[in-house]
Amino acid sequence: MTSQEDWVERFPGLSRMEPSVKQLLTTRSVIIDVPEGVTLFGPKNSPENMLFLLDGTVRVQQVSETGHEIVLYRIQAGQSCVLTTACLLAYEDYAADGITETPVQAAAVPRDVFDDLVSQSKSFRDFVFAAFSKRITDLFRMIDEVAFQRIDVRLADRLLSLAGPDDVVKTTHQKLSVELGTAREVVSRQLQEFHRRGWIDQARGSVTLLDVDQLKRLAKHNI
Amino acid sequence: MTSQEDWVERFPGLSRMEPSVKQLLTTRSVIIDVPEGVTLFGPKNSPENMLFLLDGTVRVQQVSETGHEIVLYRIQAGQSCVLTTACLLAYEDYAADGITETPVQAAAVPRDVFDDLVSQSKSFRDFVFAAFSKRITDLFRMIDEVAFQRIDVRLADRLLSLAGPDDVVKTTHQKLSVELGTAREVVSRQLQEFHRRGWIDQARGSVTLLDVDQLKRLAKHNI
DNA sequence: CTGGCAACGGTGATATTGTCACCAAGCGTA
DNA sequence: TACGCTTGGTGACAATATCACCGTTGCCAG
Repeated sequence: MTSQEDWVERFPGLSRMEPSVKQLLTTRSVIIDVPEGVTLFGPKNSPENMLFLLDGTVRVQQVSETGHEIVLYRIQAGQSCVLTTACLLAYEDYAADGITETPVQAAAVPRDVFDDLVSQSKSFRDFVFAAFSKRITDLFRMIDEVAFQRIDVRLADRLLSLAGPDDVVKTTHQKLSVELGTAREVVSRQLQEFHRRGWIDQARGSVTLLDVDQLKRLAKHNI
Repeated sequence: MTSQEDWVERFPGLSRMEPSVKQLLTTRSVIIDVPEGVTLFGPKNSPENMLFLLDGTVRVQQVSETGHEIVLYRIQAGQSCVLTTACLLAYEDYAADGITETPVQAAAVPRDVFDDLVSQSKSFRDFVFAAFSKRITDLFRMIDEVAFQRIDVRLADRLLSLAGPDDVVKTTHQKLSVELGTAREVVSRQLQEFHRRGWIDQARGSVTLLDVDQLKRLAKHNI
């Protein structure tokens, strides 16, 4: 796995930073391994560190007062939980949960080191603001989709992005409904329709994409 | 109106900053006045400056590929367009328009000054990250509302927040539908229902709130 | 002043999506 | 085997979106 010494070099956004930045990140960070299904941060437990994801994915989702759930976005390897840190620094409570979706390896950088880096390095500042910007742009797109996109289009899109290289999605209808912020019955009926058209096969806990092209054609709006 | 010299003192988040920060903000900023209905920023024209709103409000809204529109949030006096600057610095295109809703007075701070301030002052960093955090938290709440909240609840909530001190909302059904990201017909029918219950009065281009308490009771989820 | 036009709001029919209640099949475990 | 939990299926109904169309209002150019 990644050694303590070189993770910064292999982190896309950081590898071209000044040596002083890299050194600070390397010497003051701790590599942590977290198993799948752990809540890294949420309204109840704020993390003390900023995380740079080296491996695995973290799913960020929200639970509404009404009990409804919706997936907001995912943090992939090579990205950082900037929001986490920002929402730490700020007065607001973090309204969403971050849950490891796979075993996760991450570099944990303490708050004060993060603050030093923002202060000292323009390129680190740019990195942080770019990450913020991307998140916010994604949230804008998400609002647009939730408000205006048809559910079949959104489901096709999500199936494509969740599918592994074998075109299989290992998930339940319930979990798919949380992906889209809709009801399980709606997902079930849409999947039946996709099946009727010969686009997918279904089994308990998995969906197999048979006609990726047709699914892409339906979902063409985004991707 | 606000003079060039003292706007920083009267800006809630900045008045307790170090003297050096205040001085930089004061000497390197320009006070601008913008009439109502001007697009301050959008996908086509990125602003060159970070704005601190001294007076008036800016409405930030999005136009979907499908032609649908939705209001994302408002920037009020005492707040800053941090997003604007962040999205300037970043590679991503800004996906939303910022339109002055009233005549607006703002202090424009150039990008390099903003960067200097972030670099030099911890309290300014905290201010910036707090602003980011608040926006993102608001966007989370908005996603929750769009996805899960009933339209009558959202309409009641919006009427209350748009109403002037005389409990009158000067707007059209069309504009209200953009506030919520729904259709004009839906707004018309909900307003009819509110009228039937004696909660509001209607006239062409205006809604008068008659029973604020009942509206609040319906909208109680948020506010 | 007035005819035309655009903005505003109302209405019914229909499609889509969400909600509720309930059921049956699969699967693990006592 | 019996039990219980998870998963998925179904019908009825409610809420919301869409579409097509209409009448009214206010503006303004002729």
